[in-house]
Amino acid sequence: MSQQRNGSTSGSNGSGPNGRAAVVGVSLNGDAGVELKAGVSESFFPDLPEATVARLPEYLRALHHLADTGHDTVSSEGLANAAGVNSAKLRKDLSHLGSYGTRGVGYDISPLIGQIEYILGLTSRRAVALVGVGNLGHALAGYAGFTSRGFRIAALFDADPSRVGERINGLVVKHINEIAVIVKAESISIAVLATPASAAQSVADQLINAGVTSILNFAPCVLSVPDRVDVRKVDLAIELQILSFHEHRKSARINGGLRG
Amino acid sequence: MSQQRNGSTSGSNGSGPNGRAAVVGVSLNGDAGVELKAGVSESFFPDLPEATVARLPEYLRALHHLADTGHDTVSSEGLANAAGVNSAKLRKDLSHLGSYGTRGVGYDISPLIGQIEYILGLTSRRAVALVGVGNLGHALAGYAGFTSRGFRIAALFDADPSRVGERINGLVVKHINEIAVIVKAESISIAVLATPASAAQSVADQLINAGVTSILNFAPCVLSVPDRVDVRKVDLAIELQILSFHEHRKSARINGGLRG
DNA sequence: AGGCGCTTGTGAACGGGTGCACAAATCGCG
DNA sequence: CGCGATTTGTGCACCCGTTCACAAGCGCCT
Repeated sequence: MSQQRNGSTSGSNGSGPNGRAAVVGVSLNGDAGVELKAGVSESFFPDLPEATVARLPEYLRALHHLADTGHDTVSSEGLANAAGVNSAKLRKDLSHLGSYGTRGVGYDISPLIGQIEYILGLTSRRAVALVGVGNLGHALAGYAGFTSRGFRIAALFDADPSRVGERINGLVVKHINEIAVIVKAESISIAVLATPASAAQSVADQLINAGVTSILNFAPCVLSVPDRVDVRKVDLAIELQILSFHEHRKSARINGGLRG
Repeated sequence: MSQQRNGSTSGSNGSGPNGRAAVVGVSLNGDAGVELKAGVSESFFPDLPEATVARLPEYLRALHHLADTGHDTVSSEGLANAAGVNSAKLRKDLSHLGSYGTRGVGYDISPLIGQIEYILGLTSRRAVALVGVGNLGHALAGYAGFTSRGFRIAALFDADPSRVGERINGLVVKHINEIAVIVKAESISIAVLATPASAAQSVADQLINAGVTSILNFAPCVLSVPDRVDVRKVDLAIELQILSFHEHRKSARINGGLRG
């Protein structure tokens, strides 16, 4: 309990370095979930294993790609290949969403996209605040992937007065002491933290105070947050260091002539 | 086998979305490792669990921070807090490196830093190539964390002729058709991919051809690579979508009045 | 020198996730 | 209408990782 999850750099498999504090998937508490199904497919909320949740976005991306290239259905094998997992795992993951496949045929792409987007809460475009418009933050503010995949950057903040007022992608950078007002006014629940590590904890506290309950943290530090707040961490240097380990291991096996 | 690892956004505990292809930690093959210990501490290569490897960089960061703030030793409890894990896990992780702690006292920070840096292959600054100097790539090229934590950006590439020749942080952007020559000349084994998804596979192939054996992939797609090549993936939209799921779940529990 | 408190290192139980292998179901064709 | 090919859905066994709980070791104080 009380671990932070690493972010998309991998996490090598779910496996990723952990930070401290916010629990993300740990306390999913034990609902059966399935019997909550109400209508056809649009209003139940199953209890998904955290590992499955982490793979759904990849399935979604692969499905969109298939749909764009003119496909109507896919087999588990085909979708698994496109998403980089094995087919048994994919079938088990999808089975948790309810049944969207037809034996002997495969999965209907379009309703499956709808179901995954519903589960992920992407039916309406979510507002996101971005704090820290430095080197990295500036790039994130202009990243098209955010807007094309279900999100809308609704506010930009920075602590540096010389940056406040700058216009990026049609948005004006505000000072961080306006976080409380703006976040509340726009009902923002997700924030991206791209500040220096030294400022991250303080900014996180302000965001949480203002009502933010999910944080994507790019600062190389551990955030301390209440249990109800989810934190995912992306640390580029950590990803490289993990790769470095494997490089080191490879060369050790060659130079040292170790068995392997 | 043949999964890609997600990167630092975290992987929920190891758990993170998987891509396809490169095995990173799977085929560590079964060396005992320990009996290889030769000198005092500088020349053996233990077989570490992949989950442990993914946490070592976080320990390293925390240790540097402690050292900078004047500490000489830490208890497992103290270091665990600083790294955001629990102390039992930390002790087990460190026990795999050999014994650097003293019962009743704690761990000596300085030698422990040395040992972790050695294991991670950070004793000499590793050269990294960065491909794709667009929005995100440009920011990565200027990211101080790379240089301050064991890496050196040795080359920049882009496919866009109008970008070739541009100077970023003292480095001139080269055209991607120079990848083979430059990567070989500088013996670069790690590359960061910040191209559009449509170009990623082709660029990856060129990099691998030129001798690169580790790739940090920021493009939202699955790379297909030989087994000997390690791939870690960072997808910012996926991280947000995972957070979105938890937001959706939280609000479903409130609005729907579900037990939980 | 001896004992006490503190902290590491680890054996063992536990839990989640993965992958195999097969039964169940659907389609198409003769 | 029935059969065979195909593909989903899942029970089961295995494995990795986590966590607990405690024994072993170290330093300090008397």
